[in-house]
Amino acid sequence: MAACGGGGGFNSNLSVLIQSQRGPCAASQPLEAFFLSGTSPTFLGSRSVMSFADVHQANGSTRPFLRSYDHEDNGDDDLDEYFHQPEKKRRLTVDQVQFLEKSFEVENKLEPERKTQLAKDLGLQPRQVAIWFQNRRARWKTKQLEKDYEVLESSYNGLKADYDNLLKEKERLKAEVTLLTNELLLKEKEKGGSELSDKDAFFQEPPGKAMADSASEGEVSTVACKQEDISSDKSDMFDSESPHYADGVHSSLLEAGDSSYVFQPDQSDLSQDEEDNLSKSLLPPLVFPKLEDDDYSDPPASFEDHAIWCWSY
DNA sequence: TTGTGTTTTACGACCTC
DNA sequence: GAGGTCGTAAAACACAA
Repeated sequence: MAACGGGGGFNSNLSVLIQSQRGPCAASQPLEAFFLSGTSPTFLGSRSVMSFADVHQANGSTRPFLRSYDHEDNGDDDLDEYFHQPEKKRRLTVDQVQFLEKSFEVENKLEPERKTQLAKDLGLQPRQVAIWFQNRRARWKTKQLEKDYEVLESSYNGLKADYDNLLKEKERLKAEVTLLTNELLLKEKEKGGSELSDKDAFFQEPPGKAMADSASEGEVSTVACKQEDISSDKSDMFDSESPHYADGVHSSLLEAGDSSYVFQPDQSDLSQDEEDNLSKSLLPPLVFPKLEDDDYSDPPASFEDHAIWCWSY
């Protein structure tokens, strides 16, 4: 084995590179062994390191270069057979690979001059160097994709947790709205329940439920909405002291992110004049975007499913 | 030893500059 | 046309049974 610190005939710039990263002795020793003729029993490199003719010219000491053809030295017959069989793939040596790795770390693309120099330094064909870099880039890309995947996955999990929390909050608010509207209805009933006309009977049902029901059927609810100045004589429900029922529902539903409603007058029991007067004083129809339950549909259960789901679009 | 899964080397097809 | 990626074949290798 060559002594530490020897030049050994491989590129001095590359020696410096290796030495700077691996330490002075460990760095140069194995690599220089490549290039010290007759002193590299561990060199098992590619077919391109030395031509078959070169090997043929050399004595038996060159045979360990060819790891994949290791066999007993049984004489000339075996030797002939050995040199006539088709070339097989041979792995690069550990040291060659390390050398290429260091070079790859510096720059993962390969300019022609660098390729030639590397091939010369390692005793490989330039094409082998090029192929090694191609494969190395492919491996690097795969690793990078795995890292990106992990980052996306953790990000997804965080968002999913936020989403679940928001969903719970939404349900809690919905329940609160229902509770409050029921209480409100009860109060209204106690106040003047007996005077409720048939057309107001609609409101006897908890509005949250009624609206949710109609919304769930994908319909647009139409609810009489009267301004307080005229509603007071039409219905006891909308006196100036009591909270605006429709607005109360409206705002609560909005806060709860519930379905949309179009507020239009229910004019079935009114005369034409009354209808005209009423229509002039009515609030314009309030149209809210309708949000189906599907709008809050659960995302795919897992990050993998989500990724596949996104991919499908 | 053998079967099997993984890694590495090498190549062809196709694309880009 | 050179050099890139992508997909793949096949050799080399690791390892459990």
